[in-house]
Amino acid sequence: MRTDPSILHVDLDAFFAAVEQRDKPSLRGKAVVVGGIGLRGVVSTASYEARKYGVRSAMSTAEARSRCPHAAYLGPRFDVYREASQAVMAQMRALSPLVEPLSLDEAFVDLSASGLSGLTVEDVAAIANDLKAAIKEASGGLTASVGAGTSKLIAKIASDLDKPDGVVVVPAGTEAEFLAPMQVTVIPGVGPATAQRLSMAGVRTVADLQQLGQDELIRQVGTAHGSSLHRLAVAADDRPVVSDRETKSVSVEDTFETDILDRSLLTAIGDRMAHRVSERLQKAQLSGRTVTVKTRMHDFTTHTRSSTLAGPTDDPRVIARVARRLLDDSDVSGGIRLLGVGVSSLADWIQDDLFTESEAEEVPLELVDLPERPRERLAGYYPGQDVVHTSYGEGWVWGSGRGLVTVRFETASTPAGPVRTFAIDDPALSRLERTIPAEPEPDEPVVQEPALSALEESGAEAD
DNA sequence: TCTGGGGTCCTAGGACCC
DNA sequence: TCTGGGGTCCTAGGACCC
Repeated sequence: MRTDPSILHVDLDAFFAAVEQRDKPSLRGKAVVVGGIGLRGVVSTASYEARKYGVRSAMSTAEARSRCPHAAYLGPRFDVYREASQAVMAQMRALSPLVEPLSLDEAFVDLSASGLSGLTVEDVAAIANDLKAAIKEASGGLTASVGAGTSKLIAKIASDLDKPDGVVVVPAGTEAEFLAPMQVTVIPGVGPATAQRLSMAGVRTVADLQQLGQDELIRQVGTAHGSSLHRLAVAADDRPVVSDRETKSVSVEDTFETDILDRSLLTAIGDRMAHRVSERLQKAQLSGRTVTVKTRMHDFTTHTRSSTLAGPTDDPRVIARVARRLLDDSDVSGGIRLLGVGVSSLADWIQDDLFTESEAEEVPLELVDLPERPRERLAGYYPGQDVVHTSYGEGWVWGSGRGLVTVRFETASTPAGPVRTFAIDDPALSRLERTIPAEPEPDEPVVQEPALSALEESGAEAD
């Protein structure tokens, strides 16, 4: 074990919402909720102003709206978050070469890898404060909370204790007593199911867990989980900070606004998902052997079907063909609320597979991305047809007998101001593009404009 | 007004092999 | 009359994380 608190856990405060407030001054100091804004959306991040009303991550957006109707509800802008994240991670890498990102808004930093040793609590607190200042400067004002300790576990828990914009350093040697009074759920990996089982064994705090024998713990929660939990409870955590972890799987999934029963439509959507997975594999120079199709039924039960090929592939036609077969084997009666396609058993090489090459058929696809009022817009272009789904700026039209049509919007800056390119991929029309003036960027998007009513209208239109 | 999307890791059973 | 026994691969599901 280390003798100084040289592992930092850095956690950006309300990250997605904070980026939106940074970019739109009118949202500063206001309730902002970022997440899915459709009928089945959930909250990704709520600003601290929105949290006062009980809005939380993973809550359905519908519930968030009822708790906090006046908040600004925004769809996520991942490209912008990625950019901000990179600027923040660069500041950490300037401090130490050993940085382990956990997500866009979180990372561990191992100070011992930069040659520092014998750090006191005061040393580490000063380093953490300097890092916070550097992050704020580099990111245009974002704040972070930092925890520090002799292990990942302690650093991670500490970063949560003084949010937002705080620093907590746990002195070496005090770890077990630091953890003892806390609820078991502070330990990462202890979710609702484990907490429930532990509770039935009379375990609620980490102190309770420290008392429980390892054998009993393993009986309750299984071998791997039990033994790792036993170690974490007594703060015996020697997991190293690891800077580059290999990707294990790549997947795409989508929850539909209304359940889909039509098998041929699901097949078309699955084909498109296979193509998106393939694009992402190719971009990352990866390929994989196992194709998985995921379906979620109307009652939320979830099923997976997978099939493993002889060799790895990144070919969209191969992935689509296997996915089709797996989907054909899936029960779709009663309706599907979610469909997903994924590839795992990844390799960084590709087998030339003549067999699959020759057998794969070209899959016709058409898709489109949309602006703020996608459904109305699409319905205008395709009167009388069924706009089946819109999400994250993409919309699908179905029922024309020409396959799945997709529409995509892109905003470009020109000297005359922003314009949007509206591109429809429609097999019957070949490709169709229009340029339209951009709608003004709504600076006060939500407060005046009850997005809920717009959604309800568009929902009615679709049905 | 239930319940996203992208992941990771683990378990358990059956097939198959030596 | 019982019924090897370990190892690997594959599939399906579940818990959990941000």
